[in-house]
Amino acid sequence: MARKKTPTELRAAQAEAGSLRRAPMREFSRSLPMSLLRAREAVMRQFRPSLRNHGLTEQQWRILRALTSVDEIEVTELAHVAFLLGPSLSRILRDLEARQLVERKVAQTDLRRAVVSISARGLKLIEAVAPTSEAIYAAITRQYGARKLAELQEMLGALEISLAGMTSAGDGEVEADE
Amino acid sequence: MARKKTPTELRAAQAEAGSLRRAPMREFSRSLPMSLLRAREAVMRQFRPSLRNHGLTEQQWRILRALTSVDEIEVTELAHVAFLLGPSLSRILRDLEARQLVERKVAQTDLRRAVVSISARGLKLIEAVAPTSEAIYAAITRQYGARKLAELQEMLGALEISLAGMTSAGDGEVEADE
DNA sequence: GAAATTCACTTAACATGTTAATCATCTCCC
DNA sequence: GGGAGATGATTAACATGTTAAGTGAATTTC
Repeated sequence: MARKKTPTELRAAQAEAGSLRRAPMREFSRSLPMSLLRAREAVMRQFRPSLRNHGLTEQQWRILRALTSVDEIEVTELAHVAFLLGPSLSRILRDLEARQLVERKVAQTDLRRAVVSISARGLKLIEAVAPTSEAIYAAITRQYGARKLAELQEMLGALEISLAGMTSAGDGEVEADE
Repeated sequence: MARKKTPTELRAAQAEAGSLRRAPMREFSRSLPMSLLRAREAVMRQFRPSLRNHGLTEQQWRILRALTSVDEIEVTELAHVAFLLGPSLSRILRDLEARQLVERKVAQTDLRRAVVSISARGLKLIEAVAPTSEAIYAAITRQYGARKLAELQEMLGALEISLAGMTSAGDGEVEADE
């Protein structure tokens, strides 16, 4: 399982490259975004094979999964719950509808809105996947520790809330004229 | 700044949908994958505008950023460090090379391998973006708490390690014959 | 009450994620 | 030393992320 080679020698050369004279920034691989990315990938790696065996992608599963907890739901609201952007959701719904896993109709009160619901066929698929999914989740919980997992989730939620207000006054502020 | 509308009414309708008779599974939005996804998005939302102002995507930034800490590096190793899959890296490197932000040459010891390094121009770009990036990171740290942030990172790392060994005996096991 | 604006959703266009296939080397083994 | 298999990298093909533009319907505004 060779652990590659240590990039230590290389650092030396760079130290005197000259052009870089600043503080060395955070060790890249330990940045928060990378930590979150790797952690999530480690988790999803567990689920993907099972989903794949049922012909579902992660996002398709998210949508069907979200649909099982409501009778019907508007597209925008579904995007919010499944945490997908509108365009992604549009495409996936088109596909899921073609596969008859979901049903869609226009809201009679507002012709702009579309209302989506899971079909009987979709429910059957969910029921086929759920046991394995739950088993994997249970295994993860067992492996990592239920208490620790709960704590982690709480900290993640706190992080979300913490950042919700930051307006990110990013750099050049390209708002320009007008 | 309208904060959308509360999805409370919708819950009621769902409560008596009837068609779902199983255990209600984990409340979807509180699953670990969703928590990680939302948290990461909350973080990246802070950085994206600044990167965008410099004409960089998140992944392009990851690559350049990884290249600043080494003199040169092989493509596979870079994929590992920047946490990108080979095909993604191939495409991005093609683009970065065209923009003269990175340089590439074949390893003389093994003609299959390519060695990549950041160019002077790439370094200049990094130096232009880094201050804002660091400021944002500092703001996040201040907002969330340095102690708490460190703890979160440690828990994320532990999760990775925890899951590293799980072979995910997924469902149907489509390995078939041979 | 008609034009202007907002709103829900979709399309478009481009970048990346993901898996499979391809291509050129390289290694090993006989 | 030559062929089978392994390896590093790219290409292909399809799905999603992301921003911008488009379309039709509702709301606002005067």
